[in-house]
Amino acid sequence: MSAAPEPAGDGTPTGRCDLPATAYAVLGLLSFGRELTGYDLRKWAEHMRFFYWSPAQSQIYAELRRLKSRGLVTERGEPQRGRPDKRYYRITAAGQWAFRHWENQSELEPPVIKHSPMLRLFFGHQADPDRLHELLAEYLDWLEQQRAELHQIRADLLPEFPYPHLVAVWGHAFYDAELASVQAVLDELDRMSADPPD
Amino acid sequence: MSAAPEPAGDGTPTGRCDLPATAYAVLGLLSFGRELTGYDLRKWAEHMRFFYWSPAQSQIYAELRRLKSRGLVTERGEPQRGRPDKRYYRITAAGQWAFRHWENQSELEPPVIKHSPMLRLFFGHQADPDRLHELLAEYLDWLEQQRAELHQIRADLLPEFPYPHLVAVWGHAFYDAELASVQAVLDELDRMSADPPD
DNA sequence: ATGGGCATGTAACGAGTTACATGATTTT
DNA sequence: AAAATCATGTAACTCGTTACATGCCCAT
Repeated sequence: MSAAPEPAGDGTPTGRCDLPATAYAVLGLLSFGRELTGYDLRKWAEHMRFFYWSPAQSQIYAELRRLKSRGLVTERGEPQRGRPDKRYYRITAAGQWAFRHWENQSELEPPVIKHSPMLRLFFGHQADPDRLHELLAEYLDWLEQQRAELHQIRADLLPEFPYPHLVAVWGHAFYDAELASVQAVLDELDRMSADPPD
Repeated sequence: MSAAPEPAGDGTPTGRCDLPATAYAVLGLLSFGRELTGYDLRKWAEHMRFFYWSPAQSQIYAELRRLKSRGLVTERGEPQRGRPDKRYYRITAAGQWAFRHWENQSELEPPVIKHSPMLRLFFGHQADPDRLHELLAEYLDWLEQQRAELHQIRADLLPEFPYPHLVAVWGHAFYDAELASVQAVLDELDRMSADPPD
């Protein structure tokens, strides 16, 4: 059974449980208890792109509207100084419940990776060796830059947010390992083009 | 203007260069020179899910139809023994050109990761500690299983396909590193629940 | 004869992106 | 006064999935 957890028979929000991961990411960010705007959430999501892709701006606003329509968040339109545009969102009790349900009851979803550099290497037989080398060297630079950024974020996170900090440590290890792997591939590529004359 | 780069006025294939990565993955598989069916491609794609997500079956057939419409592959409908269904695809010269162009001329695209276990850990403050532990332990099992499968694939690949073999080695290192990281997180989680009484 | 693997296809939908549009506020 | 940043939104579109439907071939 898929065990549809539909408790309501009355007019309560009910909040169906099958939302995309993006919705839960937004809800989870709100589950720290703070009132946030779509703009704030976008910046947070930016910090999460190290381990989870950062959705488009329009997507975040769309998710907020959906969460609101399901009663999982409330919206407060702050008309400060004749400015009715800024919207603050806060998680509701139903939202907390829904999020904890996702966090604790849902099954393991393995990570999904779209590793373009690996894809390009996979088809290396069609590549110009110099270009392939250059591409991987660029990827090396990119990795180093990401690692530096993550290092900064990690330092900011420690006391207040232990779990995000743990993820940052994990991510850091991930970049270290990837850096070593790319270096090894680069070396092996050199060996291949030297030893058997292609 | 959206700058539609459509140079042709005659009947030439034209083959615009902006296809999704999935299309290039299919084209790349055909670039080894063999004539393959959609079914064959699906099985190959399955082997690539370690570093690039495996598209749905219907998507592969859709991409083949598109590649054909652009003249990048040819279709041969084999009506063997009164069976007109099986369709073989072969890459064309235009297809080879398009693929090499993508392989050599396109810019670096950094990997995109949707790491659900990390996302769950990120929001660990909402999790039941036992469940979180269990989830990561499950992930550990999954990783070990993947690594074993990849090990098998890697062994099959060596002499004939050096670049795919390189990718398999890289993937293997990836799983090793991830395994160590998860183990470290698990240990740290234990330390956290012991030291400060939550 | 039944079940499993081979082989393709369609329809409906959802997720997500790009590009565009708007306007206020703050900084230079 | 101009530029950057804050802040939201819409429309059109593509990508990709799920679920379904069909039918052949082969082994038990």
